[in-house]
Amino acid sequence: MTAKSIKNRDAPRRTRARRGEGERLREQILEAATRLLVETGDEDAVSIRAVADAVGVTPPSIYLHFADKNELIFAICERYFDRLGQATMEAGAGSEDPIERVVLQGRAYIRFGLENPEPYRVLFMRKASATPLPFQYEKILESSGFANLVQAVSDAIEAGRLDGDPMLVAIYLWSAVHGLTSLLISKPDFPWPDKDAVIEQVTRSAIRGVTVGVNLGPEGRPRGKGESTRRARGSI
Amino acid sequence: MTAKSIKNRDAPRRTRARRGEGERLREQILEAATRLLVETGDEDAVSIRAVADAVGVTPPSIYLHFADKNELIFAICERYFDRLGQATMEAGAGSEDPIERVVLQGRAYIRFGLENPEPYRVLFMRKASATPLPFQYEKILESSGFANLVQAVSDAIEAGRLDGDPMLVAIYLWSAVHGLTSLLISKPDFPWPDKDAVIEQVTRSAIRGVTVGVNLGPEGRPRGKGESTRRARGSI
DNA sequence: CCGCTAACATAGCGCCGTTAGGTTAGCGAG
DNA sequence: CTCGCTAACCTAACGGCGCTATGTTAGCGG
Repeated sequence: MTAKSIKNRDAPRRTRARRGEGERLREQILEAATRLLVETGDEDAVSIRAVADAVGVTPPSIYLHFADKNELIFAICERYFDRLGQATMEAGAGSEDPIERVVLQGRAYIRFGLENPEPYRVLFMRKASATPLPFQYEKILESSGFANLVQAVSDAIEAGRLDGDPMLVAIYLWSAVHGLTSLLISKPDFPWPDKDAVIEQVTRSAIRGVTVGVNLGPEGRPRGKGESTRRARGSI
Repeated sequence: MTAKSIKNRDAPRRTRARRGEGERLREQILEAATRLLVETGDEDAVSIRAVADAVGVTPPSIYLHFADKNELIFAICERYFDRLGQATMEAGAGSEDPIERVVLQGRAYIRFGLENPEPYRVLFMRKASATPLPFQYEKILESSGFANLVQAVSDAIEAGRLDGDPMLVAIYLWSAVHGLTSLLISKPDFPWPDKDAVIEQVTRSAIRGVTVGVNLGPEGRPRGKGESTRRARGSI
């Protein structure tokens, strides 16, 4: 009780919440942790101790609202996850053409990832053991983003514009845009060509890969409209 | 010197290296660390202390051969990086057709990633600040894998089979295969369709996206052989 | 006014990466 | 054959981490 009490820390002497207002701390924690994550751009900077300091509280108090650190991290990133879905959805609404819809969604997806690299990395580039199950499964399937992609793909297939199984095609397109996004995030010092050019290349070429009306060259196994890509071919 | 000396640890009482044989420890460290990484499948299990214990040495001795932990981790993964390049190169040699070459390379790439998920994750899915510059730049550009991909793409373009700028097309194809690889690694609990089917979909459709001889449907801006994809189109 | 409990804090455990500074052992010089 | 030099290690510890068991305080209901 004597000395050492001079906590010249960051936070402005937070006043204890009133009875029944315990949830206020949760919001303050999320706010401070989000700031830490985006300002440092480094997940590791979001330590329980740093967040507690920023909020003006002691580390154990964090655990009154989050089971562990990972839950806090994903509570932050869940908001970005939702915004990603929203952004792609809104972008897709920019056209009536089902194919152009997909392209618009893809471009918006990549751009969002590049604008929020660390949340994107947490959400989509982490090791599985550090990713809560919902963020591997339901959250994705039920997200407006993925659902909208599958919908747009299905529409395009039904309209005779795309070819293949909706789920397989959606995953393929997702792979392409996620691949570019994640590479741009983890290898910023790679000698990338003009970023917009790369984004255009990936989104346009990817959709072109499943667009109908393609006749391959003489040596390349020609594929008619009869033989679809619904079922995978053997092994080769 | 009295008690506490009973180190019932893992290693079998390593004998000190002779003069001039200090490099022996480096190999033993790499060996033990590699085992730890692949057996646990978790980079975090490769702690300096765990490696030291496994080798039968004290933690500071690690720093005689590696500047920091990251250098150790990437020394491990560099071998996998080389093997990835080798694997894709050998796979590509399985065909004379430049397009089929690319497909074979892509399939080998994905398979290698799935067989070595944690090394792949370290090499290609880490945050940039934790990835040494060579692994963002030179190592990739000069790797047999990437070089071979660019070569195969260039050959195919020159043969009139593919369309576009070699570097942009190579990056596009890399994005597709890396995208699927990384998603399969970080979201193993996602309800993926049959894995081989997804791999076929991605590799086949991706290459199809840049294959010549494509005529889009009526509404989709038709593109002749004159208008190439060399330069990126405006904004949309 | 008082006690109950929500809303915190104190203190500390075991882990981590890393470092400063000792110790030991083998080889070459004399 | 010894002796010193230095390569090849070790001891001890620092500061930071996630997390927990346990203590304290403050405000509202009775």
